[in-house]
Amino acid sequence: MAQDSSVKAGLMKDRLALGAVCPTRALLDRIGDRWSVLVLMELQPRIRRFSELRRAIPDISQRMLTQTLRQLEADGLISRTVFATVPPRVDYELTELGHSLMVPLGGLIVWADENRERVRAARRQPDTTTPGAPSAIRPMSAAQG
Amino acid sequence: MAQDSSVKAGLMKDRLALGAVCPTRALLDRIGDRWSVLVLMELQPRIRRFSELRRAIPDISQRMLTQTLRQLEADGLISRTVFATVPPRVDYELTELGHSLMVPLGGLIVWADENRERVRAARRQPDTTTPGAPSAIRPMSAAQG
DNA sequence: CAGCATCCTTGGAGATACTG
DNA sequence: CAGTATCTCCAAGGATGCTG
Repeated sequence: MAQDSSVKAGLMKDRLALGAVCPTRALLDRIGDRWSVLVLMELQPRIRRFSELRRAIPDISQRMLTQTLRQLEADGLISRTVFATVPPRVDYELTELGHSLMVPLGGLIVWADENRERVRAARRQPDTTTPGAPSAIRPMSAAQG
Repeated sequence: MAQDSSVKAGLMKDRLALGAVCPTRALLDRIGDRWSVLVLMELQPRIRRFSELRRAIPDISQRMLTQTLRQLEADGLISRTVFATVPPRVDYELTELGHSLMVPLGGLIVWADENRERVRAARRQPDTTTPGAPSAIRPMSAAQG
């Protein structure tokens, strides 16, 4: 990406909203964070309320769940419905946009599942191209500075 | 340091290798980190050497590039070829597994690009379901506690 | 029940210096 | 050129207590 040159470029954490300058980077920021995808997956089959999500994803803290939901809502991926009843109740559900995201996301999830064993296998192999291994060594004609 | 006597299971940071217990979580951890996908995208069209990658991704620090490459290599997504020439040279390229990942990943990137505007639009709307907004309010018959 | 405000810890990541 | 080692810093995120 090419945003630089102004403020202490590298220092600024560029957490971008989806749809910012680099949509890919922004999207990966979102789905890459610890919880967004898990929440989306919980909401894919059906609508859920806050406490249901907490129980469905026990590891998430209340703070993170709220934060994740707010972010997903701001990005238009989920909708939030408040019922002003005596015990408050809030429902969350995927928007049309959210559902559309689940399609390519599902592809990725399928890949992860299908190739799990291949990756495991890769990790077991010590290495094929050790630095110093003579297999790939070829002389260069000159340094190209 | 780390004199904890107990394990504190839930607190342990579960940065997993691809192919661990939850393949989806692990994959998202990988593609979610700041640089992996950018590196993969650089390597998709063609083989690249270390310094080429640095120039292609100016924002990345040398440390992070090395770390990212090592991780991707460990996961079997890229291969590393060392030439023991006088000015050292190392080539990186996608493995078959890496290329296969680019397929679903590409789907996600396409989605991000296609829906950029829709997400921007979502962010501009103040809110549709403000807490307190009477639109969605419905009485509940009873608390279901 | 759903959510906010605050404090505190952890480790991810940049900057810098050195090596083969 | 292609790394490794070390220091430091910041913000992501957990824990806790309070509110409507």
